[in-house]
Amino acid sequence: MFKLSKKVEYGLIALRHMALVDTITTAKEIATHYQIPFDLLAKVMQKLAKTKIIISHQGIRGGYKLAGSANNISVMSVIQAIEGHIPGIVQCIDEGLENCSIHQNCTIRDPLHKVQKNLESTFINLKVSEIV
Amino acid sequence: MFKLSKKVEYGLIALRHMALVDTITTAKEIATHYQIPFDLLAKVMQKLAKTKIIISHQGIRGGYKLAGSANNISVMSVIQAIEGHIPGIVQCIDEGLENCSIHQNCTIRDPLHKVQKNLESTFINLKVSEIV
DNA sequence: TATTAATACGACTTATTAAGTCCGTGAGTT
DNA sequence: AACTCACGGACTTAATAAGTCGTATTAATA
Repeated sequence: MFKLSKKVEYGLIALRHMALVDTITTAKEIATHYQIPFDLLAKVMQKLAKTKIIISHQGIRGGYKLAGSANNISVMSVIQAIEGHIPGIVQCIDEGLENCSIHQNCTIRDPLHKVQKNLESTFINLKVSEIV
Repeated sequence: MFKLSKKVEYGLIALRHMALVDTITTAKEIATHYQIPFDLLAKVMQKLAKTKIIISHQGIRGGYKLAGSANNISVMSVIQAIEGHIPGIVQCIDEGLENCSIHQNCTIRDPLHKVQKNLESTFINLKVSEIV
């Protein structure tokens, strides 16, 4: 409950690592260095590549490197890249009101929406470069 | 990922309901009114009663009522009462460093700790009475 | 004092989501 | 051509959340 997924965790670790080494790096390197399951990390990095947060190079001397500076990468963009959408703290914020039986007399959605916004701006303002 | 549990959701709904009606209320009443599974809600309310957020009365005209004013009940205290502990946004914050293989060269824990603190103060400052 | 309607609480089952694995494909370098 | 990397879908396993069930306890009241 209320945890970031391992995928996001791994993604942040990988990005931070790439920011530090500043050369092309392979998923395997990062996986062994931090003892992260390779297959899982590989997919996470593929998603980061798809959204242009990192740039991939195939082939024998291939790997990944950051597309830009680490202080332009927000944690929010990483979450979005990996999870596909911004998670909502309660179901109705996350998925909409469709399968909510009480939206008529729901008393908690509005205030939790504020919490949600607060949370989001925290993640937007937090850059990968700050992850020291 | 990153959602409050249904139990917490139900707890907040129940508390808000009790704040509104201001008389002794049963779990059954709330369950039927909001279409919440009775057994689950009952246990949630028992936990709220154990931590003295609400007061329980057994017996035939029994039920629950708020122990105090709704603006003295923080969402954080509700989470804590129901979940038993304050959830951490990543495993090492939630459970400690025991089963973390990279704590030596972890690059993400400290900044996420700030996010965690921010989050917690949001939940501490948000009172059940504000849940309008 | 028997009945009834409520809470209390542990054990259990089911459903959902997260985490991890496997396997074949495609790409670029040497 | 061979090697080593990324790519990506399908699948399995593990973990957690959600929900259910059974039984005990408590107190009002007829």
